Amino acid sequence: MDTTQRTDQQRSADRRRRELLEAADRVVLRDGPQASMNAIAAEAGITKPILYRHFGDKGGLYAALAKRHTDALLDSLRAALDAPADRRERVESTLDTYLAAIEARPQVYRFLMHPAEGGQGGDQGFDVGKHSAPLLRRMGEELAQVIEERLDLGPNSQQLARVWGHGIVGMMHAAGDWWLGERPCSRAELVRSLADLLWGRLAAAGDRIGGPGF
Amino acid sequence: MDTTQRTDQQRSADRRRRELLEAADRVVLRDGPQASMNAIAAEAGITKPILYRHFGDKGGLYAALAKRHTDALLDSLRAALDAPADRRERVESTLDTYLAAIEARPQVYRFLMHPAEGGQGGDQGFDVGKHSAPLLRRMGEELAQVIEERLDLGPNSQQLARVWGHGIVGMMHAAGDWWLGERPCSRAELVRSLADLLWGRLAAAGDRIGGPGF
DNA sequence: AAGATACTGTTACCGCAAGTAACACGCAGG
DNA sequence: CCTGCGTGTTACTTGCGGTAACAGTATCTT
Repeated sequence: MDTTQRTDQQRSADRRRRELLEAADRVVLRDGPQASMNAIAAEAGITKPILYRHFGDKGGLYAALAKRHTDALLDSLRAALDAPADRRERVESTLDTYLAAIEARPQVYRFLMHPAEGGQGGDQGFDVGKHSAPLLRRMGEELAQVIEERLDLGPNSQQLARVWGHGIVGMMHAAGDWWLGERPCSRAELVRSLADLLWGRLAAAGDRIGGPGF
Repeated sequence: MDTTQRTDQQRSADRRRRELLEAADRVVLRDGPQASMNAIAAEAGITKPILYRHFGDKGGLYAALAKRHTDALLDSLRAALDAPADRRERVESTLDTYLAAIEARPQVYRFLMHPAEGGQGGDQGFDVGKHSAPLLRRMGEELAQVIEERLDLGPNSQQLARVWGHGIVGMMHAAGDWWLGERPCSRAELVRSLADLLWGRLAAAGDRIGGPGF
């Protein structure tokens, strides 16, 4: 095997791949998640079989596309999570980073999380459902690791950390999704409310007059 | 308009509709979410156009199907939420009810939440992504209402309650989804861990030796 | 230099699922 | 008896994902 020669061709292939991914990105951002392979191929200036040669099938293309955005987001989150500050501040900063990301590029977010949502009746979209989980799972696992590394949770700390990691990520995700749709308050308020929830204000709140309390 | 005559025919139509929904249910449970309209029609012993006459399009059929299960689940959750017990107990009971439901009928759950996941490469499935949100949203709104009715949260209580409602539902959902896939612990342990999280144990936990704490 | 090799690209096709038009039976009421 | 109307059918169109089979072109081998 002639490695030096291979790298040459491989670099060309990689460049092509990146070009295709960028074209796909453009189409997905424009047409929503139901972008067809034909459309992507057209945008890239080539034809379908090439896409399939590079990505195997639609899922492959999607996976590659999702990985780019997912990795970028995870990097931001890691940075916020590792910043030198106290716990509450870190939590708020991480929440804010996530929410800022989905606020800045809602199209990307909707693509990653909610597959065939835009568009008319047609449902021939990307089945992101198959892949939205991986993003949440990865975030959950990362958070779990951070929690377990840094907090003293007594016995069974690993399991507890994982439950919490996935739970907190889910909380962030669901609240963010709802917020992005309705925009009922500012980002800062949302962050504060969620942090308050994690800080036990639910348990600490008093009962309302007249009932046995939630 | 002859109302008495109409009710007669309408009742027949409604019966048919219910039969079709049950057939669809069977197929979806058997074939997973990528069940085709042809397959459902065959199971119901009729042909495609009838399905379309009753439900408009695939999304309509799905919506009807989802509504059944969603309503049933929401009823159970309401019952748990309204039981006469103290707050912690109610929270745990509600969490447990939800988890028990998804544990008992994972097929239904996967259908409602994760569209084209089972099955081979083909992605011609129900695009539940378009409809999984409604379930979560409804749960979030219901919970928000209960929280706001019963807890004294000071000013802005409504907004806070909604954030918490959606956040808690998201936590429950994500943790449940992860748990259902990996089964890392018993249901009771999961319930307890989540309730602990809501009870502020994250904020209360001590730092692990060697680091500045999460 | 000449042929084998490998990569890139094309056209033309298959299979399959959603959704629809057009036609056919069964049963009320004038 | 004929006219509606609701229920059912067959047979079709459209559009997608995915795939053969073939054509140009540069590179490596002998």
